[in-house]
Amino acid sequence: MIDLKYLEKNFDEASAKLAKKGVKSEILDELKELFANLKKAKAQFESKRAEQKSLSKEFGAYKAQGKDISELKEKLDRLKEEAASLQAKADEIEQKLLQTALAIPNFPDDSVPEGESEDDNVEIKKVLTPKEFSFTPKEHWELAEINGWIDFERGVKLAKSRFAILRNDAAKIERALINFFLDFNAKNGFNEVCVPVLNNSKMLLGTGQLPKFEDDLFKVEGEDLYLIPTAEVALTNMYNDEILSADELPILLTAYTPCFRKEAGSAGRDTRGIIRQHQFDKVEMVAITKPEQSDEIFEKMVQNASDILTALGLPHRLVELCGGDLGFSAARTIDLEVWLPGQNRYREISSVSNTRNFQARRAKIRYKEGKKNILTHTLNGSALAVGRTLIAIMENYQNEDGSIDIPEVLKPYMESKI
RNA sequence: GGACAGGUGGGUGAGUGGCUGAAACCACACCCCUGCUAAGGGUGCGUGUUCGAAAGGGCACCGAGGGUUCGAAUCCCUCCCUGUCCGCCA
Repeated sequence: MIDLKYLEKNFDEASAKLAKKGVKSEILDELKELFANLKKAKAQFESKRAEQKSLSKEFGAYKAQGKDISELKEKLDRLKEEAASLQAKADEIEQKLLQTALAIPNFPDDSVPEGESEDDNVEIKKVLTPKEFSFTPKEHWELAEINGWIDFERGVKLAKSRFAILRNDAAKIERALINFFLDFNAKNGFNEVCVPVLNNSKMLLGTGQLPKFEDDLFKVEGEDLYLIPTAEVALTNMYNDEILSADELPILLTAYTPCFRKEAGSAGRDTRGIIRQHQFDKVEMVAITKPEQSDEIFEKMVQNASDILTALGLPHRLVELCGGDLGFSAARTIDLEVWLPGQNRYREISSVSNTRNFQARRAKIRYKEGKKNILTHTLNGSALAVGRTLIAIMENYQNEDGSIDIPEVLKPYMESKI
């Protein structure tokens, strides 16, 4: 959630920032007014309640002394009613405020480039040069067919469309990649954890998936549980409603989980192959930091993800997302896009974001600095999306006959094959 | 899923209707005393929000949500969670 006090005091500045993300200023006007109204309504209720409480104390004293209380009771009954109606009014405003405020995205950093869509994203740099093929490289689904690596039909049979089964070496590579990523992240200081993939609504609210993006989530019927769309939800919310001590920060975590997304609104996009599935594997990094640490950790996370791709020999580029393409919770995001020779283009394989204190404010993640409690910063990034890495390996390591080589660094993870 | 017992501040734990936002102890922080490896004394020490320059007030919160009452951590209802036993199960 954005800082409402900041919005109140620096309205024009705040509204200019959010304009970058395409937020209309009318909604902010409304929010600001609700905030002011809430303060007023709360003050009214609180003074009425204070009156009620102090009289109530007298009531006890009167009774103890055997004095007549009928007049006092009448007065108190009236006060009680008045306070209740003032409270109801304040609650109503608060409800509306929360509903509005929780749907406002995070402020983008000032350094974020202007732009409306991914076409306006800014390439930062390229790493490794795509290799020249002496033949026309195939797309991953063609290679999957030749090698018997992906069983689309039976995946659909088991679940529905956009579910698939990996077979043979593809299944082994998937598993090898997960282990390779986790080890790589651990070497760089990220603590491996294993988390529930069902999380409750409070957690989804904490990281910003709820209430606005409920349609993108799979919900368990009859339970307050959702399949997580990313391990970011579980990792970040491990510290939901906690006050950490300054010396335990930064906290660096990594986890492998399957991720589940309805992909609502993505009908017709990437329907071939396994680029866009309802279930996919991902190894995630999350950092909980002091505000002054988050820029440095951000760079570290980007570097880490890039280094993994380099180690796999996969050409990629770093792209700074423009305001319009930035996610809901992110103040800043760098995407890593891997080169897919079959598609002859770069495709997103990792996304590293700094949410500043946006998620921390929702999830109440603070740390103690002296006597004060300060909101932490939270960051997240993929290292990496496993299925897409498999695709990248297939397309980059393909031979003319459709066979696929195994990257050197993965071989130790595939001993059973060698 | 069933039965019973519980859920109080960082921890242990007291508190069955007003004097309790909460004793005591531990932990922690600062200070004093003393001097030698251990101890004594003092002070402070939940969260959020609001008013205030500050000092200091107000309000809310004792698992969550309702209810009873002039007044609830304390009584009632529902739910959630934990423990133990039973059932089921990788």
